[in-house]
Amino acid sequence: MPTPYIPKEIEPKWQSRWEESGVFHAEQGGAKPKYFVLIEFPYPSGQGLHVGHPRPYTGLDIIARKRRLQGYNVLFPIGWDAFGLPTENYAIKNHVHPAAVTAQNIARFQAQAKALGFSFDWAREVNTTDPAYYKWTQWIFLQMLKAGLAYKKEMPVNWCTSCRCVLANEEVVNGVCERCGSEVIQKKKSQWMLKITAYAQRLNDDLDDVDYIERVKVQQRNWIGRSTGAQVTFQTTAGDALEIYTTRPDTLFGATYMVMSPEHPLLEQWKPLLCNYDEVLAYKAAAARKSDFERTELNKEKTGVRLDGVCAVNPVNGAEIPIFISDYVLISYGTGAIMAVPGHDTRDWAFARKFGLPIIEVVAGGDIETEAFTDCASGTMVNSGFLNGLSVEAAKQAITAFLTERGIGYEKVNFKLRDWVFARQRYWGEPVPVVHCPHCGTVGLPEEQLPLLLPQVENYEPTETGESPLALLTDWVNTVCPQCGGPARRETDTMPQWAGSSWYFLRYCDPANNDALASKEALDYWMNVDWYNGGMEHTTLHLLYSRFWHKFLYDIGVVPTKEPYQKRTSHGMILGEDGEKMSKSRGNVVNPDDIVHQYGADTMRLYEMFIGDFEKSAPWNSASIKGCRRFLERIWNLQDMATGGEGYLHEAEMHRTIRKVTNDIEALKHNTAIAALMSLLNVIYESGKVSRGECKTILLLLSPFAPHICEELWERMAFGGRVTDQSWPGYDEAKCKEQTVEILVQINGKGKARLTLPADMAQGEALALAKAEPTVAPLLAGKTLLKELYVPGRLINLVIK
RNA sequence: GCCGCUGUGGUGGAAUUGGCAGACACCUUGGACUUAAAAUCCAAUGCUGGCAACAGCGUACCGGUUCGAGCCCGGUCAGCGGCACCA
Repeated sequence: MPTPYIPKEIEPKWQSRWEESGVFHAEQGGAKPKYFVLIEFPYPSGQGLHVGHPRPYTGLDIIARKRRLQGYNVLFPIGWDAFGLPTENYAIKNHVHPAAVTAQNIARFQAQAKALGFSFDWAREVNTTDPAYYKWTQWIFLQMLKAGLAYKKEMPVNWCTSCRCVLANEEVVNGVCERCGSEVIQKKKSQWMLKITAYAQRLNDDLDDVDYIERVKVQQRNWIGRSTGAQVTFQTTAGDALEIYTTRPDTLFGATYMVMSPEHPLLEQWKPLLCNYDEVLAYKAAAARKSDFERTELNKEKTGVRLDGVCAVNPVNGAEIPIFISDYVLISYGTGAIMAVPGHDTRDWAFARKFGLPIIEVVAGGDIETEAFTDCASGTMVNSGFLNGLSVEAAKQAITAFLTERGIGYEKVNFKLRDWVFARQRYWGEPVPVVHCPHCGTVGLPEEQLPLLLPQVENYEPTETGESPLALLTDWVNTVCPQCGGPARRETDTMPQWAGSSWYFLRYCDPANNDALASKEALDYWMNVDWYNGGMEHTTLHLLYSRFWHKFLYDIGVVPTKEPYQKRTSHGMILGEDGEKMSKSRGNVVNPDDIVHQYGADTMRLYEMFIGDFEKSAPWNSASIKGCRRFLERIWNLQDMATGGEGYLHEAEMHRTIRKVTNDIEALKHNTAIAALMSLLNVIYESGKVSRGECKTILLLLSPFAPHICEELWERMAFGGRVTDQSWPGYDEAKCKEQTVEILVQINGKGKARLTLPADMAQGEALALAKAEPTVAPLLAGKTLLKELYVPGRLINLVIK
């Protein structure tokens, strides 16, 4: 009587055995090579895990489990990125402390994660909202303050009208708040900023040294937006010089007018000279009223005002050209002013057409009457004095040298990346450890006063004025200046959610350290992260921010490596059954608890890996899960089929499967690794025979995917010890090959016969056999043999005429 | 507009990187077992024609290279993602 497979009974049993024995605790040191596997620690939301979470966790759990069996000292940690708005909003609505909500949510996430049998080292759990943790987040901030990388600045910021909070540029998507979808407006506010731009060059260049999937690199480079051009000085009739930045200095002879951003500071200086200053002011005011979204909307009619009273002088030909202000030029990029070359820039072309300005062709090859000719690769310089006849590339060099020589320009690299707005007017975040003193200015707290604890408040709601709720706590706000001892006020803004996640992987190395964010020894031993997997949505946020922090920590000697992550991969989303993104409102959400309850954690894990390419999105299908459960049932029944002996009954099949599973796991091709195991099982079922030795190997190969059932069978079949203490099976390349192979015989590419030949048969012999085949020989009669091809192990192709 | 990715049966997806397209699953259909259902097992399952062996067609579309193309090259179309008045 076969024993039924009941996951509900065996899964909790093994989960507690693993936990009690501490098999997954990573110990620093030893002879084994270390391997640091990292998943993005989750935000413990009130909804609990959805089926999207376990996909990357399982994917990397498989890597971690396999590497352990391969003799690596694996660190595979988990933690909680627990500061943030949803928790705070929930707390406001239900009148509970965010810390209490967080604790509840974490407990739920823990239980769910444990039920899926991930091999996390639970002893190294971190929590960004724990004062022992955020003490070090604040400490890093203080180091940045000392280094001049944290600064406060009055500037227009993105303001979410619904969250009543500023947002980083990276958090504004299509002019609306990434989180809540409300309108984002520009608001002038004094804000903490982090000078990520100081690292732009290195954040761009060092991507060459890491093993990230290409689309991540491309997206980061895109966001950093490096461009090489020239900064050029134009003299004006006002006497002041007007600086511009251009990536096309080669087209300087074609500059027929200038455009300044409406916010350009020279405008005010030129007030006495401008006959139409009222008009200029009105345009400025209109531009200021526009939201970011309106202003960057494309294809809209170009607008602008000509400055009446000041002209610029083209430095290469002395021509006097008009100056305009227009909101298509941004104050935040380059110098806030451009030279307009309508012949070779689409925006300038549109503007020139509207205002009837001259369009001069300086690069031949297009038709500037119908559109701007912007191609840099082809085209020859014309109407450009000493540049005539040169290619665009050569002209760029020649003109840059010319400008440099005369001191009116130089080569310049610019970035689209902006500094990081690093303050939020909300409660549930790390307090910025700074006081404002009337005498000493902005003063960082002494390190021994860290952590600066988040005080208890009555009300977490942001204030009407847009201040953080902390501003209402007079007792807390009023303090003494650590420098002069006089009265001072605390900073009331908190840090954005990205702060705690910018360095959490470092804390995993030494999570309980109270004297440093982690000990030097621990960092030297564990860093870098060998393999980091996470969502594409974090490419320009978390991934860029944490690289920046890490580089800073490297510069001040805290961490031993320039880059935090050696390898970065990304997983695709799990979509709803309807092919749409899972969401509550669509009602297509699948709860992993239900799946574990109905099929078991092993089936859930297996299905999520089998669903398709790990890197691509795939729709959930509740019918397909059954196939994975059936497979495990068949694995389960091996215990009743196995016969004595270690010898392989299916030798080549076994070795090939070991090879495929071993390689596929490393390539994150978990779906085909599972398929290979299914095929192997089909072969075994066809013959009805399997040896105990084969069962052992199969259990080891399957254990990273479905660990519980493998442990259980290992025990039931009395193989001794535990799967988790074994070694990963090896394979013999020579034994992967079949002795004989079936070869296709083609004539002119069409299959005509199949031959079973020894795998290593020589060409001449094989061809002779092929030509002698009864279905082939008659076709050759009377024809000319033009070509004979033999691909050993695959096919023979005879080309005849 | 720019950059990147993808397009394969009824469905999810494979294809050793130029060598038998559709592995592995799901669904469906038929059969076995059962009083019956579920589960399980067996068989069929790209499309078209034929009782059949078999033939023809087939990897978004058009063309090219090659003995041979899902894969390489040129062009077109569709979908997804990122960036976007960044000079």
